Amino acid sequence: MKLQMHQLASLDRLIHEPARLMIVALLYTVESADFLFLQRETGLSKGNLSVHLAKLEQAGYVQIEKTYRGKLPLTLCSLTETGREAFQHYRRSLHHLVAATGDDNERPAMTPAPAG
Amino acid sequence: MKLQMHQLASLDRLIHEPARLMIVALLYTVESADFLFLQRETGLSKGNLSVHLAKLEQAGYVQIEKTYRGKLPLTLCSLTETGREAFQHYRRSLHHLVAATGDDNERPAMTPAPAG
DNA sequence: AAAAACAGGTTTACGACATAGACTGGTTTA
DNA sequence: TAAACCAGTCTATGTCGTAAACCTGTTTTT
Repeated sequence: MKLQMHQLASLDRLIHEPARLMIVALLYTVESADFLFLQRETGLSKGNLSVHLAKLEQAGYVQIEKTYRGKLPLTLCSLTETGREAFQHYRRSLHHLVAATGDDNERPAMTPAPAG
Repeated sequence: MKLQMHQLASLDRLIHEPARLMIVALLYTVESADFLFLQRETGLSKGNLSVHLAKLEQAGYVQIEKTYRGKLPLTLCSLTETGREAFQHYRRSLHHLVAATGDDNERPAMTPAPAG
């Protein structure tokens, strides 16, 4: 399998950012999670998490539902279908990269000559 | 295989950046490449490529050798052993992520209760 | 019952960094 | 000798991640 540069160049930056990658990957496996769960799990500060969630919501990747647990506010987050698809797409690109760099049995000794 | 947050949180940002990911992945498969080859292959602007290479060199991930092809300057780049190891480590993390999000057969219906 | 402490988030100020366009220094072409 | 060109480097700009400060309500303390 050959390494595809354009695939790497066009990696979804929204998902690629580690903080958001954690969030999205988590939501991908969990279906729904509240703010504090995400915070504990990811280790992000509240402010940081809040900003990233807002960004993901604005992109239509996550749905945020604000309700109450008793009298305290509760923020429930879940991946939208758009978000799931975006992550799957992103995941495939990573998979491709991992596969393409798998075995180092075909490393040419030298740079191919520059095109004329 | 379970999703490890800390592994994502500690992804090597130097390699994680798509522009540099292209460069490093390329050098990983190619052993040595000159500036123009990298530029053509990655599609980066000269300025951009130059800065990223400098950053990778400073980190000890790539070795940069400046020579001449005839009378024109020639810059040869290759991954150092440190760079190879860093990439391999990074790659393993991606591999893990891809594996951990592989099949959606175990998605709990709801958020685990927050810890007391 | 007023003050203090806390829970759950949001806003904002700061610093870091990716990007591309201007610049350098030599080279061939007109 | 001027203009176009190659091979890169430098630098100004804007974007963006981060955490500290802030906000709105609630419980606890005195």
